[in-house]
Amino acid sequence: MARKTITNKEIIDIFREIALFLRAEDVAFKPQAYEVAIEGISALQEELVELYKTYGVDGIREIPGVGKDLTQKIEELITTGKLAYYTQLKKKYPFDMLGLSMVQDVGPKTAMKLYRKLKIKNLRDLERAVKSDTIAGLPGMGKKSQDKILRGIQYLKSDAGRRIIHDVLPFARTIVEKLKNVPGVTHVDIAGSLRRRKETIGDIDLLATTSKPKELIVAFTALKEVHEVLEEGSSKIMVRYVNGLQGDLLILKPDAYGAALVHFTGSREHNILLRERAKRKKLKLSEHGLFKGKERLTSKTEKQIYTHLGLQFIPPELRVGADELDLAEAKKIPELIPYNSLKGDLQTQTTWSDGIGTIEEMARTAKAYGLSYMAVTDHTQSLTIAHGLDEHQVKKQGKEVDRLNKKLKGFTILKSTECEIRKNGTLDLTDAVLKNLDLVSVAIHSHRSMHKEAMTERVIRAFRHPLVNNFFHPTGRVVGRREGYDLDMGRVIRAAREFHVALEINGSARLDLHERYIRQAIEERVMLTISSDAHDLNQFENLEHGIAQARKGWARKADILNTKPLKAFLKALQKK
DNA sequence: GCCGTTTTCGGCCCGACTGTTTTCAGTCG
Repeated sequence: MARKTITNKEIIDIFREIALFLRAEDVAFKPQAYEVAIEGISALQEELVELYKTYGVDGIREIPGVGKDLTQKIEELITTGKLAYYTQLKKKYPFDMLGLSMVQDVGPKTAMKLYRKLKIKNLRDLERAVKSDTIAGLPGMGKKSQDKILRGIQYLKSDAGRRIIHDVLPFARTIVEKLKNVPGVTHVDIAGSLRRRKETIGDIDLLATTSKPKELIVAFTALKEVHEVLEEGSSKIMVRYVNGLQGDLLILKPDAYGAALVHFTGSREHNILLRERAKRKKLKLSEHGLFKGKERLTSKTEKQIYTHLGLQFIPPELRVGADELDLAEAKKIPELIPYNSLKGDLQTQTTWSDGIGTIEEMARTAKAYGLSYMAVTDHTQSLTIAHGLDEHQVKKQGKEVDRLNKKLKGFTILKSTECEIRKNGTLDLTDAVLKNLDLVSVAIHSHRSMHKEAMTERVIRAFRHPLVNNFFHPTGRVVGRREGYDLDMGRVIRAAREFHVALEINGSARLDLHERYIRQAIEERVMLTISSDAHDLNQFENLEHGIAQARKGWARKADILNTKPLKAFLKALQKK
C-alpha cells in the first residue's frame, strides 16, 4: 500500500502520449477519442482516484468522452499504477514523444521521423541534432525546418509560457489602439483566451477588418512591440512580441466578422460543440460564416450566428465547452454583471500597513475610478511582516478616516480591516475594536498548511463570530504561484450562507475565488463581493479582473453586493 | 474509441500557412 496514488495529471499525460503515438501511426479517430477524454478529465474538480473510491467504475464512466474502454484503462492505472497497453507502446517506441511534441512545429509525425531516422529520444538529443546540422537533409526537411525547430527549443527553454492576464491585457490593448489608427482599418478586436478572460494567457489573438490589408500588415509587423515575424500570409500574421508572448493578427472580411469572432474567440471545445450543432441542423460553421449549402446565412455579428443555431448569445467568458450550449438553448444564460458596475471597493491596503498609498490618495484614486465608497482594510497585528495594526492603531486610523470623510465630497471611506483568523479560528482584534468598524473582513495568511478538517473548522469558527461580514481570498490560491489551503469548500460555502458571511472575489493575481466556486456559491445563494486588494494607486485595475472572474462564474449584478449603493450595501450585510 | 433530436452502426470540426514539394503533408489553433 506504500505505492503513491496516481494523479489526474499523470493519467492525462499517459493518454496524451498514447494519442500522439496513434497520430504518428496515422490511426484514424482514436487519437481524437483520447483527446476528448483528456478534456473531460481536465474539467474534473476532483481526483480520479477519489472518484473511483466513492463511485467505482460508474463514476469514471460518466465522464464525458470516457467510454467503456477508457474506463477500463483508467481503472487499471488507478489499481496497478500501470497500463499494459501504454507499456507496450513505449517498448515499441522508447522515446519521449510527449516532450518532443512540446516543441513548436514538431508534431507526432515529425517526432516519429526524428526517432526512426536519427534515434532522437528526447529534447536533449533534438537540440544536439539541430546544432550539429543533422536534421536538414531528412526527407521532407530542409534548413528552414531545422531553424524552426531550433527556435521552438529556445522558446520552450525561455519559459515564456502562459502569463497572468493582468500583464497581458494592457499590453494587448496598447497594440489594438495602435492598429486602430492605421489608415483603412475599420475594426480591431481582441479574441482568443484573452477575450474569454482566462486567468493565464498563452498568446494574443487579434482580429481586424480593413480596406487596405497590405498597409495593415506593414504597420503591424513594424510595431515596436513586435520582436519577430514568425509567419506572414495574406490574412494571417504570426509574431513574437518583445515580451516573449506570441500572437496572431487575422485580417477578415466584414461580411463574416461574427463567424470569425466566434471562431477565434473559442474555446476550441466550445467551437467543436457549435459546429456539431450546426451540422445537426444541416449547416456548416467555419470562420468564414455559417452556411446552408453554398449560401451564407447572415454572419456579421456573433449574435446572428448564435441565433441561427437556435441559441441565446453566449458571452465569451462562458465559452468553455461545458454546459453553456444546453443552457443557451433553454434560454437560461443570465445577464452577467456588466464591467464597470461596482460602486465600491472592499479591500485596499494603505501606508498604515503594507500599501504604498496613503488613505487619502487611495480614496481619491478610487473616486476617479467611478467608485463612491472604499473600505480601508489594513492587516492586523499578528501579521508582523505586513506591519499589521494593533488595536490602538486601528482606533487611531478610525479618527483619520473620520477626518477625511468630512473633507471628501461624494465619496465615503469605510472603516474596515483585513483581520487575521488565528490558527484556532479566533480573530486578531478584540470585539470592542471590531464593533466600531463599518464592516469586518477576515482572512488567512498564517498556518497555511493545516489539514483539511482543522482548516475548515478554523474558517467556520470565524464565520460564527457575530461581527464578521466578509471572507477575503477564500481559498488562498495565487495564480501560477501556489495552490490554495486544504479546505472543504462545500462546507465553507454552506457555512457562509448559514452565518451570513460574504465571500470575496479577489481581483488581484490571486483571482480567488475560482469561477467554479463562484457558480457554486451563487447556486447556494451565498453573498459575494468583488475587491481589488489594491496595495498601490494602480491596482484598482484589479476590479476589472474581479468582475471578469465573477462573469466566468455566471454572476449577475444582483449576486455581487458591492454593486449596490452604500446604504443598500450596508443594509445587505446586516445579520438577522 | 466514443456516441446517438439522422444513428447501437457509421459516422467523427474546419481551414490557413509553411516548407519542400511538382500536388501535398504536417502543424496549429
